Amino acid sequence: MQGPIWLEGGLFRKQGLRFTLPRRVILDTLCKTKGHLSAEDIYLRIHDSYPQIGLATVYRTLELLSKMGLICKFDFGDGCSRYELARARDEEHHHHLVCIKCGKITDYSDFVEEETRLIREIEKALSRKYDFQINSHQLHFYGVCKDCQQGNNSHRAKQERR
Amino acid sequence: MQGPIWLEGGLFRKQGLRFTLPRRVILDTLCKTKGHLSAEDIYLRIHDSYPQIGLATVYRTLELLSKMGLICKFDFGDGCSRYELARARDEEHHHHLVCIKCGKITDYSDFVEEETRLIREIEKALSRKYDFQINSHQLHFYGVCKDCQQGNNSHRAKQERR
DNA sequence: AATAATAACGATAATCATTATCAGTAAGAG
DNA sequence: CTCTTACTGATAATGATTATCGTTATTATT
Ligand SMILES: [Mn+2]
Ligand SMILES: [Mn+2]
Ligand SMILES: [Zn+2]
Ligand SMILES: [Zn+2]
Repeated sequence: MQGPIWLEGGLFRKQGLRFTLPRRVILDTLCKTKGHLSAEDIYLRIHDSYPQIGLATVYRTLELLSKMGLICKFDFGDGCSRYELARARDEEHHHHLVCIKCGKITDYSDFVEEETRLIREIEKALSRKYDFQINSHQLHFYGVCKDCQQGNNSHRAKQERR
Repeated sequence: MQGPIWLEGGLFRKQGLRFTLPRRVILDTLCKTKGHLSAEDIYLRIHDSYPQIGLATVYRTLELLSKMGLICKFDFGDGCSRYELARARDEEHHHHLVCIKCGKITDYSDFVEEETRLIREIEKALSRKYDFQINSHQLHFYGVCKDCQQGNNSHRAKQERR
């Protein structure tokens, strides 16, 4: 657990950007959670220790970090974008199971070795055939989670607030 | 090119639903295009031949058709949901290339045989391990399309209106 | 150090896709 | 024909995201 790449802010300064407190705090927040947080989730979490932060800043910062490749943006179909820390290429890469009843998101890394091999091939071939320079991919499975298969968990939910 | 499953509306009546003109027309519209249309796209296309249709009806109908499994809903990150006709299981199944510069969506079906085999395996294993009953999946590759790699096509666009 | 240039912030208003409401209409059952 | 209920279209409301703007903080320049 050594300091992540951005810790000294070099990545920012390199582009004439500043590594400000809001940016640091938002990165830290995403660093500390395994969940998939919305802008408002993040805003609320930060609010305790940094009440003066503005929601607009959270949105702006998430957009920036996303474009810098430090975080990933997802849409799981619950009406807002959700974010997680980007892992280094192929280190801890994972995909998602999305419950269409309760909205729960499950990360999985199983089979990623095999997936990765296939996806690499596909990427290479698609790049060639469609002249498309591929940066990233997302694989989502949609279905019904364990709890929702039984009667439980009927609340279509503001889940994902761990 | 024989009539699709819903043509007689049996699928609807079976559930106490009615196969009304708006529903028919919206299905036809999606049937006629290979693109990925937004609610408003559909609304505008229909407007010529059926000016009295309401935008709310379009949204309502898309939601319904989506839940019935007749159409698929996607979010490619351009601020609105997009829809396409659902194909029968494994017939013409395809995945997507998304250009992060201009928003162009490219369907591809290459490698789907191999993908399908792997995805089947993964589905089976995930179902077992996470007790997740999988219904569908989406695989999106994000990158830069041919046109955007060169200087062209600088307009980050209301693309996809073919 | 003082000044100038500019990046970033927070508050707030504006935008815009999607949903909810509601009164009216049309289809089907008996 | 009459009742019941599904469905529609117009319109208002919602809610996530974005734009605006005046202020503050950081860096570069004199
Ligand atoms: Mn994840
Ligand atoms: Mn498609
Ligand atoms: Zn669930
Ligand atoms: Zn492009």
